[in-house]
Amino acid sequence: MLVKADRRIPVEGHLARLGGERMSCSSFNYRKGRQIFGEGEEAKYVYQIISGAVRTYKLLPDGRRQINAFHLPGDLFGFETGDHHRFTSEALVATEVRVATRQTLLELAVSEGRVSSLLALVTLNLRHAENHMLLLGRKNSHERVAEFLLEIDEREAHPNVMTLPMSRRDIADYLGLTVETISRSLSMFRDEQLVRFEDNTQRRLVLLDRRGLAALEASA
Amino acid sequence: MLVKADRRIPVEGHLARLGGERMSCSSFNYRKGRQIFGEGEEAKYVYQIISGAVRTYKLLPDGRRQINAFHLPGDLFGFETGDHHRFTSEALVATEVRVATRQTLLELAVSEGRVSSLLALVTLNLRHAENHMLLLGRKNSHERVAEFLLEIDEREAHPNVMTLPMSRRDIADYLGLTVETISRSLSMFRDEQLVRFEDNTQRRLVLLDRRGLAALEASA
DNA sequence: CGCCCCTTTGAAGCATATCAAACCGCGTGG
DNA sequence: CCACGCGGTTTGATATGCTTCAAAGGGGCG
Repeated sequence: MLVKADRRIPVEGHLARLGGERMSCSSFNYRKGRQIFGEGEEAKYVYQIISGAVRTYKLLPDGRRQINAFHLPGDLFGFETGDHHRFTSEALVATEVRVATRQTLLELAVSEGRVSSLLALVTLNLRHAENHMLLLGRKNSHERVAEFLLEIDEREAHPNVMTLPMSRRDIADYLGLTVETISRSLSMFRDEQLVRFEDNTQRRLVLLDRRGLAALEASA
Repeated sequence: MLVKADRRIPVEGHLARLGGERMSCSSFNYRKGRQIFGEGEEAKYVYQIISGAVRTYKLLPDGRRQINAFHLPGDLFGFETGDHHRFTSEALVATEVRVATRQTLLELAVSEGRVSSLLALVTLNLRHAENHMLLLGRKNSHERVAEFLLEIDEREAHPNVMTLPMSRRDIADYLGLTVETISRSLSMFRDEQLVRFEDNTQRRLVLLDRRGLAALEASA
């Protein structure tokens, strides 16, 4: 699953709830492809997506990339318990974020006994990571792609037409596969009438058979 | 990296430190192979290893297994923020654990303002999971095995002779590979003089060239 | 001491990666 | 508004790393 914020809570309230109402937040805009923070940088700020989408990833020295998570509106990201970011973060599309300082968030959380909110946040991330390890370690390509589609579908609250903010390369680096393999899986799903691409787009698609996809997914 | 407890803190003090000195702990013994708790079961207890070793894993319906972590003496495991275990846990060898109820731990942590200790614990697990996703998604078999050996080496504080409490199958299910591939990697390392097997054992070995292994590892 | 299971090694197969090229949607600029 | 060009995507052909299948070896536990 994607790391997801509780959808019943309005976007505006989430950071405020964590930090207490006194936390000052400013908003900021990033263009498509722009870096929000880098791996190893000091973790000064915490972010919440107002609109747009974000990827966070790790790189190996030779350029291999593992995308850890995609973040969508409402999601909090960039929070570190330690002092440094352990991922790089970039905007997938034009993205507006709300920003608060990590220090303020931490101090307020501690002083107001709201550390359990942080615990809940980290736990949510951990759960996602645990599921993703199973996917990366033991699932085949069709299972991975099916799971990915259902994950996005759930994140977007089962829309009629699903819009993917990320490229095939991003999906590949999230699922531990290559662009070509992603494309082949999606083509197979299309041929099997599991999905349909909207008009002639490559990033807007309809899940025709969620049950069929779930059967392919091989979940636990 | 393995999820690891701070080695400077004696085994006896760790759970007590988290829960406060008033937390009652009893100890329990598990024979090799015995299940400690199962995925989906209610998470009543929290465990700390006194001696021995433990694996935690998820299973797919068809039996594919992903081992999430190995736990060694001093490690805390089985703590859940939610009500249910998300893994199955089994003793790798004869293992003695200290047990405390999760409820007590949670209540004490909250009432005494020690939630941040739980946060630190979950964060440690998250960090390990993040690194492991990179390994599972983007590293080849030699890199995975080299990283695994160095991880155990560090956990055991760089001993002259490293003792593996887990089988090749366990290693394979931890690294997302097969038994045969693990064996071939280890044989290659032996032929390349990177490691040496102690006497004629398969689970006691010496790291002859940690630098060489680190070079193979392709870390970030 | 002996059996069983773990491990190693070899041979063959397969899923996914790699290499290659055509297609096409989209943004740009004329 | 349309032509153009580019990057992203698809599709095909080939390569390869890891798995699967198979069998022998060997260590440790009962």
